[in-house]
Amino acid sequence: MSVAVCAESFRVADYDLAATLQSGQAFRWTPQGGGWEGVIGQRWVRLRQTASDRIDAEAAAPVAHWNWLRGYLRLDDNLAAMLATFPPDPPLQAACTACRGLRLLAQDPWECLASFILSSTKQIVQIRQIVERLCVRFGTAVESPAGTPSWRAFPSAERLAALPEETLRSCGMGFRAPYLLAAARAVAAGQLDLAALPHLPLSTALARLQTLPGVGPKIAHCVLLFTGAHETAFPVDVWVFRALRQLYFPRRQPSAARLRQFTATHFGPHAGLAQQYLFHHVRTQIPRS
DNA sequence: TGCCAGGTCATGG
DNA sequence: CCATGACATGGC
Repeated sequence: MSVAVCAESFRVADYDLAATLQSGQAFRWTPQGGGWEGVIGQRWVRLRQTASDRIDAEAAAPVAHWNWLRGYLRLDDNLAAMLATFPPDPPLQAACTACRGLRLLAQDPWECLASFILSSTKQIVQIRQIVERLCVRFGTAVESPAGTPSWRAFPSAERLAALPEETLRSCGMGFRAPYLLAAARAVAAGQLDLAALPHLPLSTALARLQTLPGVGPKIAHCVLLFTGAHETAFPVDVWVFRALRQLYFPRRQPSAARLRQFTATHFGPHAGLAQQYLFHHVRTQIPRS
């Protein structure tokens, strides 16, 4: 499917596109000719940071407006103002300095939920592989310009809900197959309203997500943070846990409860962004992985 | 070859 | 509450 392209250029400040797209919050962006290709919703997109203050975008025509991209990339966030709310502690400030321009995205809730259900005890490379297989096999084709690989949308909840568990399992997701299927069915049936999550209190939104099998606190926080639903969502995975322990509790291991209380209070109104800086910092500083 | 991966769940102190 | 093991699969 070949189609004409519409282009636009956005002025940005403090935006590191590469770091943002590779920071483990989204799993489909692919480096391509000095830029990044991917799909947002039902649309093929190519992004390229051409200067520290500029991001160029191309998308399959027609493009009536670019609000969907502004929204996804959160281009209207005032990063400096958000960083200014952070506590002035040395570890966090070091992470902010090292990862200048790292941003949060506002992704589609279903794709984000499904992807993070697949993420448990998987390396990011493998999560990407499973997601890719799902898209190739069950996603609808999206139009892209000649010369680009064929791209597909992330499969809808309805589509996945109709599949047998074994078919999902054959994408290499192992024991996560029944979890993904249950989530797809809950969303497709309207039993879980993802669109409502931003309007609920954080604790309620977390509880809703955690009614799904295979969705615990970590994945629930990820979904609420990476869809732009809750700024104080604070996923604690193995990396963030190690970072928090080393940086803030060097003496003695904090209890789970103590740690939860700390992450819920110490980092302020943009705690989730702080989490992303800590995560990306430890993952890029420390050799390998 | 074996260890381990952006976890969660069930079980037993 | 806290600790432990199982759960599939594959990169390194």
